[in-house]
Amino acid sequence: MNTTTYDFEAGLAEQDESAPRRAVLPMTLQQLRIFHAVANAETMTKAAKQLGLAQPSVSQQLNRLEASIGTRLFIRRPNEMELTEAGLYLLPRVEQLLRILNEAEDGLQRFCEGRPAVVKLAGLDSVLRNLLPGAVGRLHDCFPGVTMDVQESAPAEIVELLDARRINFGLVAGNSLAETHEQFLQVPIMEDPYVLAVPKELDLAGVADPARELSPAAYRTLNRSIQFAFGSTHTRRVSNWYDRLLPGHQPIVQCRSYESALSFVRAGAGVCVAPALSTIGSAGPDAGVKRYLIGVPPRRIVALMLSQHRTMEPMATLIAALKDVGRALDMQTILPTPTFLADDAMSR
DNA sequence: GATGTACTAGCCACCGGGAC
DNA sequence: GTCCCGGTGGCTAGTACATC
Repeated sequence: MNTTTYDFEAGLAEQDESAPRRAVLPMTLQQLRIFHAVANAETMTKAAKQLGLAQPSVSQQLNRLEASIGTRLFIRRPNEMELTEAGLYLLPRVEQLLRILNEAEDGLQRFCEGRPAVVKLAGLDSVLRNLLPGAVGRLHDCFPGVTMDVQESAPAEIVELLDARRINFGLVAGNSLAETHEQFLQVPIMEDPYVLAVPKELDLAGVADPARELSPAAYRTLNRSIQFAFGSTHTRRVSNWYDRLLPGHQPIVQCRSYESALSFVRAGAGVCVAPALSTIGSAGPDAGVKRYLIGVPPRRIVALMLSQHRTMEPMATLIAALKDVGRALDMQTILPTPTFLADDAMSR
C-alpha cells in the first residue's frame, strides 16, 4: 500500500526547469478550500477544526497544493501561518471562486425536488430554546421536505462556522459582534430586554429608597450581585450599571453561564442582570425568580448570514417565522422598572 | 459482472519545536 | 514540565480503471 505523503522539494523537482513553469499535479477545489480556511484561521489546527478534518490532512493537502503550484503559499511560524506574496495573490481569487461556487450550490437546491433540503444553523442557547420551536412548525408547513440541523454555539464559534460555510446562518446578539464580522449580513429578529432577576421573595414594586424601605436581609440580598466573566462589552455595561444604580453592591459570584447565575438567584444568594430570554427556562418563565425591567440597552438578536441567503428559501420563511415568534413571545411576566431604578431607565 | 491494481483522502500515533 | 502546533509514517476505506 502506498502512502500519501508528498515531498514538496521532490514535487518541485518533477518540473522541467527548461520548460515554462506549470502545475505537475492538478489543483483541487478541496485544496483551495483548505488554503482559504488556513488563511482565515491563521493556524492549521483551527482550520482543520472548522473544516471537520484532522490536522495532518490539512497539512498534506496544503503541501500538495503548494507543490502543484510550485511555490510556498505560507511561511510556517510557531502558532502562525503567514501568507507569502503568492498566497496574498491567490487568496482574493480563491475567495471569489468559493463565493461563486457557494452561490451555484445554493441556486441549484431549488432544482432538487423530492430531495429533503437541510437548513443548518447555530445559535445561542437561550435564543434557540425560545424562538426556534415556534418557528419550526411554520417552516415545516411551507416546506414539508425540509429538515433542520441545529447546534448550540458561542458567538465566536458561530462566526467560525459561517466563515467555513458549515451553517446557513447563526442566531446571535448583534451588539456582541466585532466590527471585523461585517462581511456577514445581520437581519434583525427581535430586541431582548435586560432584566434584574431577583429571588421571588424580594419584592421591589414601588420601592423608591431600598435602604429605608427594604428589610436589612432583603437589602443585603439586593446588594449581592452575581456577575458574568465573559470579558465582553456586555460585562462592562452591566458592571457600570451596578456601580451606578447599586453603589453599595458587592459581587459575590462570577459565572460563565446565565443558567448557573439564575440558580444562585433562585437560591436567594443575590441578584443578577441578564437578558430576558436567558431567564426563561424550558418550562416557561422561571418560577423561582422575579424579573424587573431595567434601563440597560436591549440585546439585539440578529440572524447572521451571507447576503445571498437573505431572500433564499427556505431560509427567508424561517427568518420571517423567527421574527413572528419573537414578537409574540410572552414577556408579560417581566415586572415594571422599580421606582428607585426608574430615572435611570427613562434617561437611556 | 467479478476481480485486481493503483491511487486518493483521511485517520491515528508519534515526533520535534516553541511558548508559557 | 506542560501544552499547543505543524509535520511524518503507516494504515484503512473508498473509488476509478483495466483485465478477465
